[in-house]
Amino acid sequence: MADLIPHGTWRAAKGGGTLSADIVAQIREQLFAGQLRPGDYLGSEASLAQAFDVSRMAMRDALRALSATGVIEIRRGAGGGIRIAAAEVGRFADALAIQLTLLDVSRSDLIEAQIATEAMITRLAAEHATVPDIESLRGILHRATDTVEDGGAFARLLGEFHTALAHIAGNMALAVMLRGILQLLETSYGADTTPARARGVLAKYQVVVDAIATGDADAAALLMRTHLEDVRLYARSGAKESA
Amino acid sequence: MADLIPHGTWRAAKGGGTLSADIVAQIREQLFAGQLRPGDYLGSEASLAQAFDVSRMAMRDALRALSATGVIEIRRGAGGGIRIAAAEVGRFADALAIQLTLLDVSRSDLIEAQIATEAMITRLAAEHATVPDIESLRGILHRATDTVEDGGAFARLLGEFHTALAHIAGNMALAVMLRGILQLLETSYGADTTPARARGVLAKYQVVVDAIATGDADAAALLMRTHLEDVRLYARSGAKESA
DNA sequence: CGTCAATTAAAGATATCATATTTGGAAGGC
DNA sequence: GCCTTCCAAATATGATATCTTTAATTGACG
Repeated sequence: MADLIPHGTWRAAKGGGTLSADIVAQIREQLFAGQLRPGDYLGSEASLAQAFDVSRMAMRDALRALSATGVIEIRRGAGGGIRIAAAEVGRFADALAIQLTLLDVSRSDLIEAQIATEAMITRLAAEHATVPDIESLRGILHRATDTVEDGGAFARLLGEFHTALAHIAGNMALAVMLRGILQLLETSYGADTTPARARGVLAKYQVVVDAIATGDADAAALLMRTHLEDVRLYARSGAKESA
Repeated sequence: MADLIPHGTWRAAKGGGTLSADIVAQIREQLFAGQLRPGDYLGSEASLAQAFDVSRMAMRDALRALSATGVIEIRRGAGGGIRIAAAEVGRFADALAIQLTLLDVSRSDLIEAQIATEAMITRLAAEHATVPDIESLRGILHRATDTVEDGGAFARLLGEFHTALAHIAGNMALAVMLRGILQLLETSYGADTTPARARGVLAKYQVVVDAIATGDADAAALLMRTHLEDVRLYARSGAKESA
């Protein structure tokens, strides 16, 4: 029950800028200092308002901002209140999508970013993969061969392949970045994939997995990069560019 | 003055989930649909509350969430109100920092992510660099040689070098991702850099710039990657690992 | 052209009601 | 005696309304 005892002693919010901004800064500071961990209970809206010596409204403003950025989770009802959130890749993907939309980044630039992260993921996967890992990857590709006619199912299995690769690589930062990029790209992928092209993609991934199996990181990364560069050129020529 | 006319016709918020969530969804939807662009004026807090047929508090909740995620900017006073925000790399860096902190990602993983993005940036820079670009990079490195004694100034110029490189590469997605990663790493970099080590780093970057000048993208990317891998090993052995 | 006051609009406080969720106990059957 | 089901009370956020305070811009006047 230790996690039901409210953490932290908070400074009464001073209105240098806005009260809510000060509160947000204090809580984020403790998060980055490692003094707050996912699941930690902070108290109720009302009790926190009292702790920061502000009205419930100012506290709400701060809590909305923290909730929107994924720092806290709010549950209502008895036993509810405010807790430090668990990391959620979906939320990060949202943030990435918003900023890249405001920046008006092109699809081609996104694919280049995908190449960068995925080539490194492939390199790391080749360095770390165990025999069961290889079998898992081959299993996914095998199942994918049965779905080359069904664009949606094929895209789903390909996504599973990329996720499995990121998991084997064991680098959360890269996995999370790739997930965000793929989410932004997924609207364009898969729509115009012919069965013939799907088979070609699978053949390339088979070769990549072979390189991973032999532990040849340089070769695996190079194969993945050149394959995705083909995809990029195909997307650039075939599909209508947005913006 | 066209941008002073409030955009959009909004549906009265329906409380499927929460009112504010519905409002956030509506505005984000229009943003992704390209119907809202940075700088667009949406109205005042009060006028928007009326347009969505909710109380001012519900509207505030939504505006706090949108502001925290960087979708809108709020200015107070005459001529103030709510506008679609300009993209801000700092905000994205924040989002990245929060999620990676909650995930408890190690420094070593972050450097691997840096390697991935920076190797690609170097590759693209080699493909796109003009003669003035090369001169600019050499100028930064030249100025940096005078600051090897001053850890802070040296780190600042090195950051400028990375930023210039990202700019030359011309890929916003990669530039923004790198910025987020470097922001998380910057607390650890520079603290334990000796003048001798600083000179060694500069020598490596000189070689990288030479490769970029000859347009040899493969060589430039490889040099950058191997250099950063050295940095990663140095950080792993030298500094105390966090968590 | 600078200064100052009026205006605008957000920030903040307070009180009240509505609604969702959990908790816990009571009733009833096995 | 124990387990399950159901209902009611307690808890905590969601939402509304109204008011005061503070910050910033605008525009007029000197």
